[in-house]
Amino acid sequence: MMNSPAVQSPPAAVEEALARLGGRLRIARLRRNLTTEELASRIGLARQTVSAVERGRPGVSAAAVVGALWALRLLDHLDPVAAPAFDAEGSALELARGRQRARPRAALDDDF
Amino acid sequence: MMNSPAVQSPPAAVEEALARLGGRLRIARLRRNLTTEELASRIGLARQTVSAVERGRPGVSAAAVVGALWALRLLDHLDPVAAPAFDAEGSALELARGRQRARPRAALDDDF
DNA sequence: CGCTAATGTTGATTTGAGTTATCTTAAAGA
DNA sequence: TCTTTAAGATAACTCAAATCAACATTAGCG
Repeated sequence: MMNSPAVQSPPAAVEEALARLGGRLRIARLRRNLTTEELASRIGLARQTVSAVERGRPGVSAAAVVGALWALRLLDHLDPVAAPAFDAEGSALELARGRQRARPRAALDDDF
Repeated sequence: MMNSPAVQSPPAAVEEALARLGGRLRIARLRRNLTTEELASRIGLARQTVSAVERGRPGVSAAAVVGALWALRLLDHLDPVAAPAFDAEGSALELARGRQRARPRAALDDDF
């Protein structure tokens, strides 16, 4: 369980992003005229857990959030998230190209 | 803790979406030449938890996943997810407009 | 307004997410 | 090749996520 400060009290930006996402999920559910219980049973969760997702509680499982997207047929909205094509910063620092592990022994020359 | 079948073994589509997202996060991290430990410390999590996120384990907390996006400066990628403007299906069934609760006593007429 | 259903809230319980620590594996670079 | 070190794997432990059940609240609608 999230025995971790970063889960209990994440950076404000993370908390806000989760709250906004939850709000949008709520709107999507209401547009479909579904109750929290109906959505929950589609996902296989309890009513309260869907409510927690919509309120943006940081500790809810990723499966609960993604499951909600799936049940609302919005799963494809996740595809562009962290996609390399949209990662301008990553493209810019295309230094570590093709690496499967981050900079083995880099602390020698250019550090500090 | 995710004492729930939907978290332990979610629909295949959800599992796959999480695995793909994790893989993209891994790529984004490597492009920035960060180790799992460095990314973890930025978020305030343990190395193993970041690894779990990248492997798409369904039970990881939403805060861990969103925290990773935040630490990679990819948090804005989350904004379009479940956004009403991109919710074609929701727009189509714009029945429950402005509602704050789903169809109180709707099971009368149009159901089944 | 008043009924009803949807949602919020609380408490007890269970179980697994996250932690630290250690060991092993394997990739990157000289 | 050989060294270095990122990352995978495991174990023991802590604590909260998720559950169910019951109750309180509040929004929809007649």
